[in-house]
Amino acid sequence: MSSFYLTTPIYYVNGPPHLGHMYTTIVGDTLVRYRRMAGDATYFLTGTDEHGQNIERAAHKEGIEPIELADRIVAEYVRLRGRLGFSYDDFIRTTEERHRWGVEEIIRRIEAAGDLYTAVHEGWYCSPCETFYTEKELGPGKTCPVHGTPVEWKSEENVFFRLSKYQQPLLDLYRQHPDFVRPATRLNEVRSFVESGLRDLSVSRASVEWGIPFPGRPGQTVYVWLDALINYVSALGFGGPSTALYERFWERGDTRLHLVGKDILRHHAVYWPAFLLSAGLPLPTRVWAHGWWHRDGRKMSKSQGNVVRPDDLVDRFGADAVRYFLLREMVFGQDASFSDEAFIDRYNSDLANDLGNTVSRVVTLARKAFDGRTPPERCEDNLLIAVARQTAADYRAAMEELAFSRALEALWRLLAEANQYLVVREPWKLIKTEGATEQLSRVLWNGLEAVRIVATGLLPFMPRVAAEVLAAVGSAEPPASLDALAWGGTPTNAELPEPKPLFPRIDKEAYLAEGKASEKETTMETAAPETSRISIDQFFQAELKVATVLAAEPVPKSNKLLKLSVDVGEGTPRTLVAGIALAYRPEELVGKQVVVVANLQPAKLMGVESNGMVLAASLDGKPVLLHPAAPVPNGTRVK
RNA sequence: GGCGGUGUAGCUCAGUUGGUUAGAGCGAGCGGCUCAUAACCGCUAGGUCAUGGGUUCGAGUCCCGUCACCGCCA
Repeated sequence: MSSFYLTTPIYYVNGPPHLGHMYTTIVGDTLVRYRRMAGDATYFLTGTDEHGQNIERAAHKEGIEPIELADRIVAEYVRLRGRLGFSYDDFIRTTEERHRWGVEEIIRRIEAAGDLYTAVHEGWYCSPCETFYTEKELGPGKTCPVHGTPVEWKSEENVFFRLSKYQQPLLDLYRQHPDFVRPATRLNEVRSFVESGLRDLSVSRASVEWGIPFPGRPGQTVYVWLDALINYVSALGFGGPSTALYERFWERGDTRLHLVGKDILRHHAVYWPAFLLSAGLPLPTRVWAHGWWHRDGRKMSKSQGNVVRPDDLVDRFGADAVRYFLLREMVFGQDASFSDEAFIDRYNSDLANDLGNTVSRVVTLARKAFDGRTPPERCEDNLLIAVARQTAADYRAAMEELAFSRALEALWRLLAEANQYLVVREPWKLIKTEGATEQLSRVLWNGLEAVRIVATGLLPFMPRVAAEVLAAVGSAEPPASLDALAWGGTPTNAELPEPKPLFPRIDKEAYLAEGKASEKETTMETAAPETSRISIDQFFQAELKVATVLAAEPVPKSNKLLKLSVDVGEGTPRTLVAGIALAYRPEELVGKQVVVVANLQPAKLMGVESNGMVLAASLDGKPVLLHPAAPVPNGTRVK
């Protein structure tokens, strides 16, 4: 029996869980459920990263202790476990004693290897990042390249790790194990980073209290990455009194796989192996980086207010539908885009039409023909068997490569084949013309059997729904092994309960309209807390330009809107619609200069396409336009 | 700037070591069926495989240039 140790990153408790966190854990959960069915001894770990200055500050700002803040976020993660059906074996928090033991032991070993030294660390420091920057990395006006906030010059003694010493060993590692980092293209990045030369790494902070005291270096706290990465072994008991799990899954384990987002690949593929080499521990066998979810083709971020709120989706469609969508839609390793439309299309066509309807039709037919039971005759010789066998093989091959979307595609091919088979055999006609014959029994048993195999393959993806499907086609107990993918598992003469709709179709138009209606409040709600401070880059995302109004006319059937033609210095005038009719008459606007948002997505208002927005203040509900204090050329950028 | 990657049907993507008429799913059109969640089945859709050149008997698939987009460079 092989051992299979799988980890997600530990999530930083600076905010509640979002789609990205959820995705990684869903992937891990699906993979580990599959490995269990494949017969591996598995151990699946997730957890939270709780130390650091950010947490300390955020907590104090609220007037609470850091641990209280962490507790609150952890509760959110724990809540998700039940909601999404996660089956992890352990949840580690870096504030636990057992984690500290692991950290202390690793550091003791790295120290013994002679890989730590103290030196003055100075540079431009961004507190939110807890990171030093070089002069050239800074944004305009000595600001943090990430946050856009001012950085401070800081000089302190830190402990350094001799990362430079491991440049060659790491390159050897990548050469000897080209699969160490997946997908392959990410290995190229990692390798070229290491080839470009490794500097020693600062692994402590002098001014941060919320963390693990650095062993043997009074006044120093272990820096967040060294602290965090060690969770992968501390959770198994490394450095503590009971090391059985550590020995089984790490020291002597067959597979040690870290699932990470591509943003933290370097820490896992460079720093972590270097720490382990220094401490003399085995390395992970593989680091697998996945891509990011975008929203409607754009990067998802809190400041843009376009974050997907998984809770809404789960409430409405169930955890398993969300799990299915995420695993089916993203080619694992690449980026993908979430949109309501894509979600509904997948839901309706894959889950409602293909899966749900096939279950429904085949069960209804069988119940009708055989008095509420599965057919009495099984069938070992038909066209579906070869397809089912191929499906199982394709499915397993895809799962071995973590190609989840391909695995699902394979299952759906069998579903299509089953529908095709039913159309050819026309069992509904047989029922009428010949009754419950042996031939009819075989046909319907085949239909049930094909669905059973699909549902078996779906168990890792949609644990609850797949079990329901199995029950619906007469297989009461979900199988624990992949052996159940083989042809022949459907029982004869078993009770067949009346089918209930597993995935009711969604009215796409209605749903999308509903979403638009609530969009505004959602945006306000989520964006408000974030808008208190934005970076200069965020500000410059809006292109504000001076424009002259060339013509203006009321929009028919609207008492608020005016249709304007403006010159934004682009050669041809633009049409835009402004909600200023209550305060301005068309004729008084012509010739006036105004400020417009030039890069706004076009929007249709009362049937008129608007390509921009005029800036105005609002006084007692009446708009007051902004004009330049002196004439400027059209198209001049406002900043 | 350096290194790497991507660019294939309206959309999302497959296309192995170069080889018969370039594929899938979704969407669209047409036809069929009526057991089923307005589901299902069949047929059709004519994409200069970003672009210019080259190698070859033959290139989406190899080489060079160009354009666009993306990733990594503590």
